[in-house]
Amino acid sequence: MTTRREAVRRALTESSGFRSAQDLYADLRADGSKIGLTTVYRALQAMSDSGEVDVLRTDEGEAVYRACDTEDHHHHLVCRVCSTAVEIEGPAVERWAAEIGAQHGFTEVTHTVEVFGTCARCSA
Amino acid sequence: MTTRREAVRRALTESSGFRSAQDLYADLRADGSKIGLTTVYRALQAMSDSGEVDVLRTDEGEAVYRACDTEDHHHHLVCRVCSTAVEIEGPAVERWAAEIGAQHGFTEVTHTVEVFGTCARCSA
DNA sequence: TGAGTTTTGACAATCATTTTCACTTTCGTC
DNA sequence: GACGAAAGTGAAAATGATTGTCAAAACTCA
Ligand SMILES: [Zn+2]
Ligand SMILES: [Zn+2]
Ligand SMILES: [Zn+2]
Ligand SMILES: [Zn+2]
Repeated sequence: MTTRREAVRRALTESSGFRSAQDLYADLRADGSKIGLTTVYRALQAMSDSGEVDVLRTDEGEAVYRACDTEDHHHHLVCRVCSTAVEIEGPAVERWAAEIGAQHGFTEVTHTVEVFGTCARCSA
Repeated sequence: MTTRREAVRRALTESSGFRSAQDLYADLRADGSKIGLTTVYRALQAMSDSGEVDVLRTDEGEAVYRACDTEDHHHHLVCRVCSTAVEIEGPAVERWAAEIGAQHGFTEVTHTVEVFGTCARCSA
C-alpha cells in the first residue's frame, strides 16, 4: 500500500498543469481513495517546502501546485482555461530583475514571473 | 464631507507601498473614521476594477493594493519588509513574454512580473 | 509482541472576503 | 421644500480555503 503522500504526488504528476488541494482531493476521492483533505494539504505543504513542487496563487488567491520536470529555477506559461503549463526560461529576465533591484539599492532580490494565455487546444 | 470611497483612496495614496483592505480599515478607524470594513472592500474592488489601483497577492494569498502614479502597464520592485514599492518598466520583458507565448501557440498572452527585495532603508 | 514514533483524518477553528438586508444619503423632479 | 428612486453604508451572517486539534491507525524496531 503506497503512502498517502505518494498518492498525492502521483495525482499531481498525472496533470500537466497547476492543481489546487481541493482539486487533487476530489480526484483522489473520485478514484476511490479514502484520503482526507487535511492529508492532501499536508502533503502539498511538505512537497512545496522541499522544493519538489512549484506553487503559485490564482487571481482568487487559491494556492495551486505543479510537479515540474526540474527543480531548478524557472517560470511558467500557463493556460488561463485548462491551467496546463509549460516550463520556460528567460536568462535575460533573470539578469534584468537582479539589475533593477540593485539599481534601487535593494538586497536579497528575487522575483516572480508567470506568463498567461490561452493554449492552442483551448483556442480552437 | 468626503465620500467614503474618497477616504479609502486617500488612505491608500498616503502609503508608498501595497496595503491590504484590513490594513487600510485599521488606519482609517485609527484616524477616527466610522467607516465599515465592507465599504473598504467595496471601494478597493471598484478602484481595482477601473484600473485606478494595482492589486497583487501576498504569499499568504491576501490581496494588497497600491495607488500607482501611472495607470499604464508597469511592474513593481517591492520591499519584502516594509512593502514599499517602486514602479518599474521593462520593455525587454514585455517583448520576451509576448514571444514566449506566441512560440508555444498561446493567444491572449498576458503576464505578471514582480521583483522583491529588501529596500536600502530596511537593509540598514 | 509492545512501547514509542509518525501518519492520518474527522471535526472544529481561523481568517480574509463576500452576501444580505435594512437603513441613509443623494439627486432629479415637481 | 417635499418625494420617490437609485446609490452608498455597515453590522452581522455566510463562504470557502486553509490550519489546528486530537484521538485512532499504521509503522518501526528492539
Ligand atoms: Zn488550455
Ligand atoms: Zn526567474
Ligand atoms: Zn523596506
Ligand atoms: Zn509587463
